[in-house]
Amino acid sequence: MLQIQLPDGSVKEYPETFSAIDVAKTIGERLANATLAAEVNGTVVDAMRPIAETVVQASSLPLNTPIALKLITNKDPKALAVMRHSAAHLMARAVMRLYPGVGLAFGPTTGHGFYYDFDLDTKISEDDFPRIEEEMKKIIAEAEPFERFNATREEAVKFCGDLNQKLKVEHIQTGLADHDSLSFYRQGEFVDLCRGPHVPDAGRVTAIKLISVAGSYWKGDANNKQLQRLYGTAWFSQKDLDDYIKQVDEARKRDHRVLGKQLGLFAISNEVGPGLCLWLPKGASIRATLEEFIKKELLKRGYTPVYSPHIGRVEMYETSGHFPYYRESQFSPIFGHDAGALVDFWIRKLRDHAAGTAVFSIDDEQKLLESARVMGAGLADYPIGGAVETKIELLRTWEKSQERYLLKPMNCPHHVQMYASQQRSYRDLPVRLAEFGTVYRHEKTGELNGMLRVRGLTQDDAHLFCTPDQVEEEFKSTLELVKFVLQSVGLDDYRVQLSLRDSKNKSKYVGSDENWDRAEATLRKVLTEMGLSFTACEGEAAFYGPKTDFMVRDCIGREWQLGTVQLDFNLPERFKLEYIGSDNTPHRPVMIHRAPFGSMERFCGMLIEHFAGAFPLWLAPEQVRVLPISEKAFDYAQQIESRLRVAGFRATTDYASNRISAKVREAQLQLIPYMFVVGEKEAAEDAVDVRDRLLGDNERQKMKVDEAIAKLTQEVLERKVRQVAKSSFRSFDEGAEDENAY
RNA sequence: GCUGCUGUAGCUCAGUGGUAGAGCGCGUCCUUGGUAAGGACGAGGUCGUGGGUUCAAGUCCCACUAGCAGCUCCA
Repeated sequence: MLQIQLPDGSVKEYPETFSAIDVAKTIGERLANATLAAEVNGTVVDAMRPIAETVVQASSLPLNTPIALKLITNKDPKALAVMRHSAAHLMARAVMRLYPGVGLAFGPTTGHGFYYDFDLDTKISEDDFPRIEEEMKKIIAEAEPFERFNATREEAVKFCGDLNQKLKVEHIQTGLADHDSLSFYRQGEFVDLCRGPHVPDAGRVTAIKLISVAGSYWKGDANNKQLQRLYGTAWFSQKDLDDYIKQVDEARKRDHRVLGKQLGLFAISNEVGPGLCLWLPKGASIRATLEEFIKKELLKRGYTPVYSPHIGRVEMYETSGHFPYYRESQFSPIFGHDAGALVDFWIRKLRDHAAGTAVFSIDDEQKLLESARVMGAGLADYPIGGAVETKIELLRTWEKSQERYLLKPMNCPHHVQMYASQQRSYRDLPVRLAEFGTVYRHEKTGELNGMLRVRGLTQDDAHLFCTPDQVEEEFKSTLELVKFVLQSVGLDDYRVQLSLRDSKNKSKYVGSDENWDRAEATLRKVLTEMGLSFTACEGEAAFYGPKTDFMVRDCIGREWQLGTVQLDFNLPERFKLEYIGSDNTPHRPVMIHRAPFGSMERFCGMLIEHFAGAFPLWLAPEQVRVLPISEKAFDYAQQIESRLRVAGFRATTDYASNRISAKVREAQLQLIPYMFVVGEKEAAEDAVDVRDRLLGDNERQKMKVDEAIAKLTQEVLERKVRQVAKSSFRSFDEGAEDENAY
């Protein structure tokens, strides 16, 4: 007999052959019908498999200890993930019926649904969705069971080979090389290599919808074959599905690119260039307010503002290691000599030739030399056909004698030079240099996205130089700053990701073991002490040091990576930074990079979506609009506007010859927080009729002008966030599957 | 960068190989009003760019360019 412990703590005995479904049936038929999967000793498994079998597989606990069993019903997000994975199988089965000979890749779940990658020559388009969905619904109606069976590796290879599933064969032979036994799931005529688990039968898959089709790469590698990825979503009920679709529409409505245009916040002009953001007056106002806010905070916290130029010598970036390592995502260097780009290209060709990745003939060489001469670069000693190393050396020497600048891809080296511009004593540390530094990165065209991914961006950057002893305190203060800043703009739902080095492969990282161990322990300690919830990710650190990233959840449940705090052992080393310690000998400082917003572009883009364009009073580009009822009130309206401006408010007056209701509507659509309606009555008593955008016509308040200004001033001071469109929607990210696990 | 889709008035978009349309916005005039759209008239277009097919191209084909979705990437 099986000893089963149910979630309420009770232990019961069941026959050895019992499955979770059988257990559910002993409790009730309705429960059995609602049961989609089971959790056995904490692992999610098929509800229809004998429990004993899943225990052996799931853990090696002896059979005589009670087995913890939890029935996973259609109320549980875990069941949703299982059902979505089953839906992916149904979709693959439908596609196979409609497109014979299709190759199958992977079909995992995602936060909101599932996808399956297909190797298929015929292009699937959205027009094909209805027939695929129809086929899926047919399969659901047939409600055939999911049957699991195991095979040895050899059997599995032969099996998939017989089905002509080449990608599956390859995956078994490479990705799953360490698995002796592999599981398959049969669903009618459809059989797929799969770890499971699945719902008991196809009929349990309820509300489904295909979402989109897009290209993807086999095993995520851009060098591999391109596949067609079909996205779908699945929910427990049509209502959930409808809610989800509504939610997607909601997200689309708050798209910062749409709102940015509608509200006149920013623009991207083709003439200026892709990925180059133009901050229009209203967007600039939001940014300026945020910058002022940060600047004040930084002064309070002992930072010193600095400025640096937008370009720097290529040599500096060679020292820092950023050039040519990140060459692909940088704008090309600015050369002082016409032949600069030519010689630069030439050196790369020689290097590629030496590495055997490209052919560089003597003929090519002669042509380049001739061109260089025409351009006025001497290079008289260049030995055509000579040793590659000598030639590179000669070209490098020429190059170094010329001016070469890079548009700065980051601010660090500039700040490093500021640190190095003076001799430093331990008494001077920490040095905290802050700058809204604009940097340029040549992101690939397909990666640009509104303000979220741009080519020119301004980081709210700062670099802290401190002694190893000060790391703890400095790290803590930077985290507190990020926390404070996020809270001030009403973002209070976030988690921290702590990225540590890969302890098994330490050679990838610079800096001593001792420093790393100490730093990692410090970060962990500080995060714990501050009570921040964090997930530690080994192997995610930058090569130069451990880091923490703030993952912020917005009001419709999407997660954004914003602020970052990073430790750096590398740059102080490369630039040989020093300070004189109390022992009167030179020491190497530790550097901390930090940016609470990340970049102004990304942060503002995110805020637009978070607030859906309806910024809180302190951030709103236009805080008050004065609305005169008729021409008779124009003079008074003008007075009110200037009084508001004197009090520090961003206010305008609507002098259009429209009716008041049209002006109100216009201001509502522009998401202006307050309207001051003024007519002859108000003018007579030095008052305004305050219309709050959120309360509308119901709670209008007639107030004395001074009183109204005082009320708004207080709201700005508190940086009150009065409205964020709340949503009950949460994605079930935790249900997403690891694609490589099969 | 890859795959697919898209590019028509300031914005959102119709447009069937035969000489360009709507709504909103904008301008002028009328209207002077009390909290989400008052009325009339008017201006506004190299149909993304360059080639090709055709008697004829916004429409069909090719290339480029930009945007969107996804992939890949993000110091």
